[in-house]
Amino acid sequence: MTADRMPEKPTLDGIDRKWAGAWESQGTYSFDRSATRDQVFSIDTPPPTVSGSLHVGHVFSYTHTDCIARYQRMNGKKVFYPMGWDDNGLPTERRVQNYFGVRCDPSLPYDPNFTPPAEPGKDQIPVSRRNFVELCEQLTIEDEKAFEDLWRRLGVSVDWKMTYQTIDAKARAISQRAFLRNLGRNEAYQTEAPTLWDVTFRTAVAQAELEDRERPGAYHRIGFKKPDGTPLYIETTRPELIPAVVALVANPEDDRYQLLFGTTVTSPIFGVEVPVVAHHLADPEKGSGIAMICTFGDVTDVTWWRELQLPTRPIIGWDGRILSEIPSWIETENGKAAYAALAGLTAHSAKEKIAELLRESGDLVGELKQITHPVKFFEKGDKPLEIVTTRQWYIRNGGRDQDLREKLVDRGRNITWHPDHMKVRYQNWVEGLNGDWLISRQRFFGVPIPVWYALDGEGNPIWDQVLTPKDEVLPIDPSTDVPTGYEEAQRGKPNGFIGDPDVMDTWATSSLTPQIAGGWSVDEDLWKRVFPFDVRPQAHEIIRTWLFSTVVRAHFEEDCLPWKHAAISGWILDPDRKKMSKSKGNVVTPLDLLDEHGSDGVRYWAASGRPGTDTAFDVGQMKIGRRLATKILNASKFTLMQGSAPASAISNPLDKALLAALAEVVDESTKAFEQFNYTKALEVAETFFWAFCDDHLEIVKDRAYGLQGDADSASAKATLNVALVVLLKLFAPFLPFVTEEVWSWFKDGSIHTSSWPTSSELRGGDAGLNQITAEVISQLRKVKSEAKVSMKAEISKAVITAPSDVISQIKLVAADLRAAGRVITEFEYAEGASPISIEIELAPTSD
RNA sequence: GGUCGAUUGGCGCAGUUGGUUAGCGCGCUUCCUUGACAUGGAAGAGGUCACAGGUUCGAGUCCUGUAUCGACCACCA
Repeated sequence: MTADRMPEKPTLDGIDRKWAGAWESQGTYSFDRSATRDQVFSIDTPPPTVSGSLHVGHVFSYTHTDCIARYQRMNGKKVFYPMGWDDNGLPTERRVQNYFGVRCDPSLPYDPNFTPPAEPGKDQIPVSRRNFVELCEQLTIEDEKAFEDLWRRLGVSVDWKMTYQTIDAKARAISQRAFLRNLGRNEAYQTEAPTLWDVTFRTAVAQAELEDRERPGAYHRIGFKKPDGTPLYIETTRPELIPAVVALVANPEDDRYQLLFGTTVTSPIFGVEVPVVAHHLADPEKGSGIAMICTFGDVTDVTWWRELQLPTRPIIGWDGRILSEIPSWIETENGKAAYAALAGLTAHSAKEKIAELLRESGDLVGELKQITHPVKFFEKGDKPLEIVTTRQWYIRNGGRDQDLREKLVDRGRNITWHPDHMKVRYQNWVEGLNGDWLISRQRFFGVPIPVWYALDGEGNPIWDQVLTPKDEVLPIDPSTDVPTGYEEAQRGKPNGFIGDPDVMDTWATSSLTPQIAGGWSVDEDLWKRVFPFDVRPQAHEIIRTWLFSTVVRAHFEEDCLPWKHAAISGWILDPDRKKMSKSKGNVVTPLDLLDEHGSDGVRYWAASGRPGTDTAFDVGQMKIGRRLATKILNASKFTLMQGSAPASAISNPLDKALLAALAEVVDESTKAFEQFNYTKALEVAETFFWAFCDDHLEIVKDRAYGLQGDADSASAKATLNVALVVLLKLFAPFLPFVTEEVWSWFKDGSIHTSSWPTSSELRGGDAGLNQITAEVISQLRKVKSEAKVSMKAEISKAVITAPSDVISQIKLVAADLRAAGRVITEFEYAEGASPISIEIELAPTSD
């Protein structure tokens, strides 16, 4: 072992870029696709949303995965570690609109010569869907470059030849193919039904995309008229929906309303007669115990409407405003006039207006009771969701089918979760589903739903006459492509066809990341080498979306789990223990961090966050990581400066003891990695390493210098060499840059493709001796520290008291201990009880 | 409302199947201008493990309850 490439003055400066470049040019992380499935470790990498900004959270969780990947690679696996970009979906649309100053109008024809203005203008330019998608692709490429640069700099060991975009042609084809196969097996279907609707984006949203937000509201106490003319009071937070009322409902057990069930009452102002009905979901404790059912105010209304078979009286349009046409069920002149006053208003304004009208008519009584209550929002939206009736596509997910639900819950049980308790989130979610997965979105930048509908003689769609494309023409866009047997001229014409205008939910495509990355249906050779994947790393807040939907798709298509393990990472919290978020302005730019602390330093911090545990953003940890990297550099330099000796020269008991202790560390680290516990793996290596530097390096210095003879010197050198190689390998998954730097001083090839250490070659010594040695040296130091003298002060006499077996062990390493402690006489021994105690006389100083 | 997790020295965290004086890092105190490293090294102070019960020869480590924090799910007239 020679280290002639070792620099005079080792430094961390510049090693990040140096090695990132070298790994790329040498293809260090290339996937070997000749490997068979059992030789492969495959990772279903989360494709980050590229329209978002780079975030320390990304650095955090991707480092975790990378540590696992690097361990597996060194442990002999061919690591399949692709990278994808999630550029499909609403966030990209919004960015493109603002960036280029355009908006998508699907009714426009494609303009191949369109170029966006240099500066976005005041008014957005309408463009065709295809033009819009092209702009999305153009912009996301820039974003993806920035992400890739960050990952390379961070040392994420993906194979950059294998990247995909969730909007690229391959992903679109796979997404459409999977959908069509779901359709063919009746796992996908369309239906017209009340749907949660975002009025800003004018699209349906799925249950998985909902979130509750606390909003102020007010109970309005409003009188309906009983047949005898006396009022029946209900309380509602949505008086603007009174024109949409179809019934009043109370609990069948509620004594107050027994006599009213089966009778009718009349709505105030609008004079519409509605029945009073009973249903167990009505809560006697809420409001006045009797509620109005409207079509539709909330999801409970939908349940009542469905189960009680009530009529449909929608008054809210897709834009969230009160429909302008006066509904047929409002027959009185007063009612029509009142409705006209509301028509066209937003729900918010209509609420104020109708409150005025009701106050004037005397039907609104008492003070408004202000409350805050949770309201459903689209997670990306900023207005409350409405419920409107629309035709949508669904994929079955157990929300309406107990049998399927149980099968999917069972799938979740068979995933090995890290940490284990995350499986409960999956179960909670699947067991709480109340409908199938709504996958159609009334948006543009996404994978089009690949179907057309035949039109009847009057040009109306025949919904159950779905026209599907042949597999080999995928991907298609039904707004520009033509179904077999038709011509473009027949689009929209009687007896012609019409394309489905919608796109699929972004999760309908990202639920197929194993298929997209693994080459399902396009590269079957690759597919059989990587699927099912070994691990899905991801964040816990998307268990209900990404993780669950991926399980659903694999269940249908492959009848198995998409992966064996789910490694769930936590969140980054700012120092106040609040979740870090962009809106709070506390986000730190990852590249700045890497510049300041080095990639290894930042990775060290990330690796200290345990799987599934939220972790504070802490530059202190990064500094410690950088200090560790510096220490590795210096300790390695020192070790290599001692020169080399063959491993056969290892004969000294202390040397063998050190390696025996190291063997235990190797075993612990390996075991931890096998359990995805990278934090523990780092911790055991780090603890040993500092002890190695502080004790062993100090203790064997004299011996390595040859002061105790050639044989002992060679033993010391050989031991240091072996230990160094093992330690560098143990750190390599965490600190890939500094370990590679040191490796390059004395080894050929990359440490990252070298083999993971095994403990068997290190065994043979007595690890306990290492411990005893450390205790004795610590005692010698303590005396000097308490005497406030230098560590090189000489000791003229030392009497060691310990049990006899310990004494005999100490005798084995006495020469090293005396040299390290500068004890100028032989030790004296006295038999005694544990622990070891030492009495010392310091040699007089000659000052 | 249901569920899951957390509660250990000033701060951030470990504590594996219950077993001698509860560990680590940061910070703090004192000391060492040692020839790999001052982006260093040595020694030291500081917790009885949220609270109340229980099981046990023995509990931070198992059980029950309470409190606080967080998350997920649900409710949302």
